[in-house]
Formats: sequence, C-alpha cells, structure tokens
Amino acid sequence: MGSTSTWDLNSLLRLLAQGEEQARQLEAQLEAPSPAEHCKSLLQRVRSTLEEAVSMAKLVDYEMSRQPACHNATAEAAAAAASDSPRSNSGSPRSESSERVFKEHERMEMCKKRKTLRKWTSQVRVSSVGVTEGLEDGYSWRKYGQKEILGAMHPRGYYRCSHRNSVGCLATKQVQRSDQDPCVFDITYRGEHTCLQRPQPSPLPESELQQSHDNPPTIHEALLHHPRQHQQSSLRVETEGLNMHDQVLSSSFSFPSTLLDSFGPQSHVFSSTNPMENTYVGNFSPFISPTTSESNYFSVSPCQMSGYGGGIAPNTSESDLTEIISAATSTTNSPKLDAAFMLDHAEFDQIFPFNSPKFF
DNA sequence: ACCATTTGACCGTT
DNA sequence: AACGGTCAAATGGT
Repeated sequence: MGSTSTWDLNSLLRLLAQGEEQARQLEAQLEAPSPAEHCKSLLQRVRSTLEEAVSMAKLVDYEMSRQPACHNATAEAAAAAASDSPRSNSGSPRSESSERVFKEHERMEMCKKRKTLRKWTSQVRVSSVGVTEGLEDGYSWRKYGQKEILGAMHPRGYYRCSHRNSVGCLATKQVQRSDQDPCVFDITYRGEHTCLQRPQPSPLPESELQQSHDNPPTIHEALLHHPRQHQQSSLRVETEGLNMHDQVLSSSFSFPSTLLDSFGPQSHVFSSTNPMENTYVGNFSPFISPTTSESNYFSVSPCQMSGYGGGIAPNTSESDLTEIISAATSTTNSPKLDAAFMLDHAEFDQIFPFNSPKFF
C-alpha cells in the first residue's frame, strides 16, 4: 500500500503550496486597507489548509515509518500509484493486524479531516417533481450511500468525488429532496475538490464540439453563441474547523446558480481569498439569511431539460426518483451542464482570472 | 470483467 | 440509545 503515501506526499506538497499562496494573499490583504472580516476569513482558510496538511503529514509519516521505500517517492511513482486503488494491496504485503491498525488510523485521520472541511449548502429547484436535470454541478460524483432521515419524507443521498481513490479528493455532497417543495433539493457540499477536476461543460453543437475536445471554448466564445440568462440559487457557506468554534464564519450569499453549481465547491472562487469578493457579492445580492433563502432557488427552464429521454412522468415513484437523482447528480453518467453555465462563468470571467492555473 | 449503485451493517457523535 | 454518515459486499448494467 505504498501508493497511498506516494500520492499523499504529493497532495501534501500541493496543500502546502496552497497554504503558502493563501498566506501570501493574507499578507497582501494586511498591507492594503481592507475589512477585518475579510482578513479573518482568509486566515481561516490558511488554518484550514494547514490543518489538512498537518493531518496528511502525519499519515505520510506513519506510512513512511512502515515502508522506508516510500522515501523515494517521486511524481512519476505518484502518477502510477494514482491508477491503483489505495485500498489494494499493490505494495508490500502487510500483516492482517497492521492492516487493521492502518485502517483504524486512516479512519481516525479521515474523521479529523472531515471536521476541518468547509461545508456549505445550496438549494436547487427543478422544474417539476420528476425532472432532475439541473442537479448536476459539473463534477463527477459517486454515490456511496443513501439513508432515511428522521423526520424527512425523502431519503438523503451521499456522494463523494469519484476521484477520491485516485487523487484523494475529499469533496462530498449530500442531496436531499425538500419536504416542503419536492421540486427543491437541498445540497450540502463538504470539502473542496482537490482533484483539480474542471467542471465538465455540456456537450456543445458539432461546430464547437471538436474545439472543446482538448480545449474547451473560452467564455467569450460561449457568449457569442448563447443569449444572456438570469438564474439564481441560494447558497449558504459555513466554515467548520477545529479552532473555529469561537470564530463563527457562517455567512450567506446569493450567487448566480450556474456559477455556484459549477464552481461552488471550489473555495478559490467562493471563499474570501479574492480581494474582489466584495464587488462580487455586491453585484449579486448582498446577503440573504438562511431563513429567507428559499426565495432564491435555482430554476431550470424548460429549454434546459433536454437529454433525459423526454423527461420523467410526474407521478414517478420514490424509488424511481432516487434512481433518477443518482443519475442526475452523478456527472459520470451525465456529464452535462447547460449553456447557462458557460454564461455565468463568462459573467465572472471579467472579475476573476479563471484562466489562471491557480483556479483549476 | 469492470464499474457504479444499492443496501444492510458498522461506527462515531450526541 | 438513537441518529447520521460511511463502509463494503452484493447486485446490476455495460
């Protein structure tokens, strides 16, 4: 199981680089006159990244102490290891007891990590009960569980980033149909995508398809082909951390839904690292309380409902719906995003340097 | 055979 | 003890 530590080492390096970058931004913020709140949230991000790095360092340390060969881990080895499942016994054989010890350790570390992960929720409205198009957010998710929740009429689906095994991306989300309005889904995201997966744009017309194959069309190109649309959904951002109990960093913003659903999980966009954030928030509704967030659903217009075999009957059963939701929320099955995604992306392209490698 | 989903069991938290 | 979240074997689809 040397593969685990090889990629962990790389993840660690990436995290540290990320932390360094955040620290640099914080430094810049401190020099410039800016709201204290902003600096606070930047600080939280740095802390969060460091926490993650520290716990990963412990895991790497643990692995290396068991398998000295791992000291020679290289990027190539990591790349090769990435194709192996961390669970597989691809490395040197390990005794059953040490395997158990490792698993326990891994579980504990994961538990700790999860506590430090940022959490935010968004509500997504679909046009009718049977329709779930619009639940995709551009990332590929893998369902790993479903549970009946006490007091809730509908089961909650649990999804994790499908690159978790290969890259160790810890992003997860929970999808639950609202009791009040079956057209509304509450989606809780936890953790950012560290897989560097770029949200998948929708299949484009033939003329654009080829272009998008290796090099997706730029925002401005997309703008040329699609009219402007306005859609919004609500988003609640919460930052949870080991040391954050006294520093509540829970806020609510309203973002353009498509941007939210495509980039939401990426803190690069939504957390406060960017000095332009105030402009950004100001452009789209300053602050909405969680209790009033329902006024801001993401609606899916009829023209966006293509691609699901003509839609689903309104009287679809719960089990059918569950199935459908799985399909819709897993972009592995349905790697679609509609044009609006590109548009709202475009909208922000002028504000944020999305093309910068830092964002992807 | 491989991969994603389903589902009962298990575990940690409250 | 109850509940929510995750694991992992079983299952189904390709």
